[in-house]
Amino acid sequence: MGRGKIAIKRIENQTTRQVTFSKRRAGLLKKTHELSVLCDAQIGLIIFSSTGKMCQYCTQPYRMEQIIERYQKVTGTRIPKHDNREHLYNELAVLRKETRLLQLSMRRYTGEDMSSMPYEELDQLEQELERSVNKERMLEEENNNMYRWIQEHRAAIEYQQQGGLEAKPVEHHQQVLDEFPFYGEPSSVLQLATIPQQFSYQLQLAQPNLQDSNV
Amino acid sequence: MGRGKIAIKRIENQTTRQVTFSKRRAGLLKKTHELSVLCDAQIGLIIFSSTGKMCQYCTQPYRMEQIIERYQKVTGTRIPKHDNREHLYNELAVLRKETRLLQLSMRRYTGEDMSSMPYEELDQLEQELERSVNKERMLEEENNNMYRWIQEHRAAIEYQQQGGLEAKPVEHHQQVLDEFPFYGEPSSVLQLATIPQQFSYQLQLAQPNLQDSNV
DNA sequence: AACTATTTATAAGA
DNA sequence: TTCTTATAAATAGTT
Repeated sequence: MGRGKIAIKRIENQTTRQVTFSKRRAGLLKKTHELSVLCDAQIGLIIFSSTGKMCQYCTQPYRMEQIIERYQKVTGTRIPKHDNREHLYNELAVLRKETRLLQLSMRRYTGEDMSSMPYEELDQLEQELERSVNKERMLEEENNNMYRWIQEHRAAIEYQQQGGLEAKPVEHHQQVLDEFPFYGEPSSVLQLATIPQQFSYQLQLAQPNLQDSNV
Repeated sequence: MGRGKIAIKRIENQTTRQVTFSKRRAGLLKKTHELSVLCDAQIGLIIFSSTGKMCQYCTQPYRMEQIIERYQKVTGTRIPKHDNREHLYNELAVLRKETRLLQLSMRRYTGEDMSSMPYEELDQLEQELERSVNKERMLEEENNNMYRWIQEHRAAIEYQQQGGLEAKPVEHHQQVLDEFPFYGEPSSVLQLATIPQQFSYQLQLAQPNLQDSNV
């Protein structure tokens, strides 16, 4: 629309590109707002120009964070950074393919077989990363278990504070301990991690001690 | 634009609203894509219709998560959930105080010293947790370093694909490698972790091999 | 920043 | 939904 028709591909002339960006960005924001209002839609729009400047639109009275959160709920994608390793893992897959292609094309030029190193390196990197991902997951699980345990432990304590101090504190503790998933398990995920043996060891020894002190 | 002009306010007739939504959504996605391509902008668009259906646009080859991450970096809004362990750590501090108080009040009732167990147990738990927090941080840092490394590595590969295959690929790789923080460092954070030695070892060995394959 | 010739988007109707 | 078309809107190239 305009004096002439243009193809949809990157505008090479920088001045033209920036002018067009300004005009079309304004148009896009307007259209976004109109769709949002006319059709009662919840919209979030984030634009980074090629020079790095950001602008955004967000349906009122929501905030961008709310829309992002909703997006993440729908798509099942967690908060991004949090799952950095998965992200990295995908990046690796892409890189791997690219490397493979590069190797093939280089072979055409040089006649040599370039496939030995980078590919295997990535292969191993990928494997290690996969283990890392798994360990991370397990650590998180362990974490959640601890969290639950603490919540329950805390509940028991608060119960005591409110109610019978002399009543039956032992049973309460025992109850908590019985529900603690690591009680009696000899090997913990955390044995895999840095802090060798200690952590899971602590968790195991913690139980008898707890009981003793309450008997 | 159309047979008549309409005011920008919610369309009351539901059928009309849905038809308009479909049409304008298509238009908006097209405009978004055009802006993205023409002006080399990185754009993320998320639309929830009033009926709850979602659609999105995201500049290729990025993924929405990347754009969200960039958005969060720029605006400084990061959803906190991210570090569960810090939270847990605070929980422990609170629990610790409560336990301390409980012990003191129990002593008043029973005359016994209850301070031995739960307090020490928590103390140790807390220590282990602290180490875990630190390890997590280090893992994340390592992760970020790897991420950077991959990004740069990738850039070097893409450069080769576009430009001189026979030109000077070695220098480019070398440049990337020199910037990789772990080059030449004998001990890596990951040596602490599960996957012993291997990972950081890979990263070190990767450099000479990579060069060889390009000579 | 304006201007305007054209292209595009779309409201209403089929 | 999909198509058609008259009309409103957006915008490319120009000043």
